[in-house]
Amino acid sequence: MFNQLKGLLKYITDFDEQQLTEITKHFKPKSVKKNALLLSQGQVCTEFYFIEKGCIRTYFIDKEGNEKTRYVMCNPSIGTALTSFISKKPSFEFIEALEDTELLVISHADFYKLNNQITQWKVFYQRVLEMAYSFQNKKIEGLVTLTAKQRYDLLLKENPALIQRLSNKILASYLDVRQETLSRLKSK
Amino acid sequence: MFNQLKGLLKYITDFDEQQLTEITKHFKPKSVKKNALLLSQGQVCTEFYFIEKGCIRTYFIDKEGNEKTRYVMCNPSIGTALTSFISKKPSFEFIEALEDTELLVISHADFYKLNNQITQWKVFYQRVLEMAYSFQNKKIEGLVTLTAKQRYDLLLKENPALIQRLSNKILASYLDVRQETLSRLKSK
DNA sequence: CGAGGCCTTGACCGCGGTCAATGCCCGTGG
DNA sequence: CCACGGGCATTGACCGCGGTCAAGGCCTCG
Repeated sequence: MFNQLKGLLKYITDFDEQQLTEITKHFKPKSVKKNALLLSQGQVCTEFYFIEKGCIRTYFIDKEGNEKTRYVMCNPSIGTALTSFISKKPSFEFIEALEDTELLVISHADFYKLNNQITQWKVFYQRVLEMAYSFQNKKIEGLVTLTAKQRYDLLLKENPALIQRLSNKILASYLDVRQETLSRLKSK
Repeated sequence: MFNQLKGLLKYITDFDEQQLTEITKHFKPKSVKKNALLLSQGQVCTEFYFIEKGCIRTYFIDKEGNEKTRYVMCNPSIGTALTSFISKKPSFEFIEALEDTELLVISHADFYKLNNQITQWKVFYQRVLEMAYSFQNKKIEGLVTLTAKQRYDLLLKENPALIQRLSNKILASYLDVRQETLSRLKSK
């Protein structure tokens, strides 16, 4: 059951087998149906996810009522609504399943328990934060230097599978364009 | 000499006095004149800075030759070109002094030596990453939900001192607008 | 079947970028 | 000390990307 998770953890930080067993003990399975919310705006995010199968996203809704997708996680992957998870404050973001999804969940409490118990877990968490930071950084670079078309083309080059997998509505909000604009971009 | 730095470290993570002494041993003073570069594009960033006095920024230059300022650090503050510092890869960003500036510098090697020696330093580094992540996240939110005028007004509300301290050229690139546009925004 | 959501296409518009001219400030050297 | 030059700031005219609004078609699911 935990083989996929163990593989990913090992890939990120070199845990030994004993540590992996200790760590994965804290992960519980969870299933969600397509369109279900794992977290609503205003709730504190107390879970960190590993996606075994399926696909989830984090997004928020701006003042005009438009959805803005920050991040999409497809299997196998890890993540959560990081800002709320870190700060323990109510989340600005929603977490939503984009498909029927199988998760492994570790609670905030257990996550930080591991942070005290296992030195390597601290290093793991550092890596997670570093990756999250780098991703956000790249996103900003794209937003400030590229046109809508260029952002689409870049994603098409770097992650074509994602374009296939997501609906235009979600994809548009991920690229930060209107659905209508994305439709026009695709038809070129 | 290290009092300011110790105060900031303590504010971020609760080190005891002995740890602070051990930590600050690794920081060396450095002075740079206005407009001097601490890091060029293509170099690997091997220093992490505490700003005692003055002001520095990180920025990059896009394909059209426009400067894009990612982050501005005014005394007292800490930071570096984080992406390169983390990955040890050549930096996409420059680091530049915006004023005559007094720094305390810790090398990449010493930074990670502390990461192994002092457990609390790992926590400190986590905090630094968390703050950097949150900052980038807020920046993205601003870019995708606010107009140029709204971003300016927000900064005016949250950090008016920065607007006073920076030239319009730097401020414009920080807000991601042209200098001409910022000039028009200010005159309203 | 029908209803509601998603996708596409068209017409229009406004924010902010681009280009250009002018003025201002300040550091440098004669 | 003043003259000059270069960078920064301001203002105007223009334009294009991408948002907005609206209509019509399609697919899915009850």
